[in-house]
Amino acid sequence: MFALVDCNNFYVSCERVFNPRLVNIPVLVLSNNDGCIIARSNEAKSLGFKMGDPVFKNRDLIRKHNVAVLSSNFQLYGDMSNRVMTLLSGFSPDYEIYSIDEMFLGLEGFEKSKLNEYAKQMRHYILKSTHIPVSIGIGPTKTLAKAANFFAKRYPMLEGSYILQSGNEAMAKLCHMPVGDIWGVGRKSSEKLKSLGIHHAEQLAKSDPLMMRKKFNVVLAKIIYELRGISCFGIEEEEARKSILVSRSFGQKVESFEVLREAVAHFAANAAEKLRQQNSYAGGISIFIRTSHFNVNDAQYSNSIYLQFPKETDDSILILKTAVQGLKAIYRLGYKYKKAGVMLLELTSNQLAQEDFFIDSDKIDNKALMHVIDVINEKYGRKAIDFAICNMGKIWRGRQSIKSKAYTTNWKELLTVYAN
DNA sequence: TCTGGGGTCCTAGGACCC
DNA sequence: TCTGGGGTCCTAGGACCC
Repeated sequence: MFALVDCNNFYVSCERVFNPRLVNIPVLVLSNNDGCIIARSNEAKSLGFKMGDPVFKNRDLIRKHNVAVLSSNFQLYGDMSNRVMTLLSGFSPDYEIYSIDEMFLGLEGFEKSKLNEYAKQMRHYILKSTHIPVSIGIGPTKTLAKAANFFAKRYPMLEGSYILQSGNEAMAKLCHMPVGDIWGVGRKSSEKLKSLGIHHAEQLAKSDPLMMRKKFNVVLAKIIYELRGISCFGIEEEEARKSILVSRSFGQKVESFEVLREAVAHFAANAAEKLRQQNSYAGGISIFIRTSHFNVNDAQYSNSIYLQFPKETDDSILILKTAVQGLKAIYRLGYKYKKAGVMLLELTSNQLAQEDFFIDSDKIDNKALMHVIDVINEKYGRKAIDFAICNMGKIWRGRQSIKSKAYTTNWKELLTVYAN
């Protein structure tokens, strides 16, 4: 059996922990540039706010219902996520952090008759320890655990947890689940499935996996088996990322090369930092820039370039220089750029790096320097020391007009409580 | 005026090998 | 008129996840 533990409206719940005024009222959390809605409280959901919808299209609705609106605060969410995950990992040796707000637990060896009680205890414990409410779905496969979670979230009478056994009992429930809500069935497949007369999960579970594999792909065939209670996806070990992307939309349109260079250098430096954190080297880097495709009246331009490093590296200086070199190659004067990004690719473990016979790697890498930079930033806070080229004003930065504090990760921003 | 960011996996098709 | 058989690797693009 598997359990899927999922934090309810996670970003909103994090904000509520430190600001009780947000409880019981509609709350929205916005994307990076205060651009889109990326989290909604239940109250906001029932008012009709849609995930991913631009804020400016919802201004009237926000004003009308006096909705609380917040910029995203990923420092806070990341730290709260760590707390929840640490506690959850104490429940089973077999666990997988699936996303910032979800964890799969392997329940082998747990007494089946007590799973329900067990789920209730887990919910209570997480709520008490972190003030984050979670929902728990349990099933014989990951897909069924996800489906059980779908029901646990939707029906208040289930009190936040639900177990989906396989066989007839599960089938009876799955006919209430739209095919598009199944884990792994997205918009495209669900449209295609509907055109074939398959509208809910039970119908998909009863369809022929071999035929569906031909019509769609292996993944959908596996999903069918999983819905039938035959496990195809196991608990996965945490592995190093295979690529690292840092990208942002700008707060305003950028035309000058120098400003763009600063942004790209900044992204490259962040990516390099992440790279060293996971003990990897990168073989190459891709840089991209683009104008806003929403502004149909502006001239459109989008381009990217991939550059290989002379050898696998985790050196910020080399990575930064290469990023700027790439930018030079794709930059065109006369466009209003809205977004840029840097992607590190062909990542390998720094323990298994392949040296180049013809290159003296010490002349390329600044290992000692990188180490010192990382240590200083660890000790005195992120960006305590940084590259000059990344800090020339940062006018490309996006808006974060209504951001809560870093309550849990910055001594200067601890929660203040006033007593009457 | 204003439209997120960060990932993984699969497939088809092309290029290439003998 | 007729034009082999069997394979690998790489890439771009699509679909999906949160």
